[in-house]
Amino acid sequence: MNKTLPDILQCRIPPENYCRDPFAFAKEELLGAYLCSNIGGILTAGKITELEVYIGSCDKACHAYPNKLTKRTATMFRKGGCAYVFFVYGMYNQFNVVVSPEGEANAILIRSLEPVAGIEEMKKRRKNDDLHNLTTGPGKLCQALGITAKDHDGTDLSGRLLWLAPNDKKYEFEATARIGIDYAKDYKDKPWRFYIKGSSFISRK
DNA sequence: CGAGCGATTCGC
DNA sequence: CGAATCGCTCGG
Repeated sequence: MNKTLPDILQCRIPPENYCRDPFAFAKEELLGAYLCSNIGGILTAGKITELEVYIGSCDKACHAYPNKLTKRTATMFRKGGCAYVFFVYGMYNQFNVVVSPEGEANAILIRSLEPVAGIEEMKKRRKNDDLHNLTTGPGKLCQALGITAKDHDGTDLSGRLLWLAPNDKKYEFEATARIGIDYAKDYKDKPWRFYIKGSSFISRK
């Protein structure tokens, strides 16, 4: 018998899987997985449709380049399986999944979700009723799920506040250059943005 | 200690 | 296309 969606959302990606190769993990396990939050006693969740990989050792677009340990980047150096959440432009938060073994600063930015649970709460938090405008952007999805750098940076993603539930299959995907990183010199055109082929829940064409 | 700026979003 | 808006980073 197949699992129902509420059952699926209570599962967790196995902690050891976060130490797999970041690209394999992103494409095979994180695309189509469910990002879930239970903040203020309300469950909200979305299927991950779009993400970007950032590599601290070599990638000039990564905050931790070149393996730079600062107050802000410290969580990226932790063992894979926790959240790296940062605050930008004075008003937006962005959620990343920390991957790789402790000491490597690699992270995967979640750029877009397809809402699957808590949609009414998302509409309230976003002050917007359009299903396609709730979670299609890294700042938007943090607002919809109630995620902030102040409260959730470093949070364990196997817990009950903020977590990841496994996907049910591998999805076909497209790869493109990442968005908003023109300053990243020879790394700005790396095709490290991945999104589910055919999904309408994408931040930008 | 303060200038400069950002993995964005929204409204004009 | 420019404003919003503030914590982080780095230079002096």
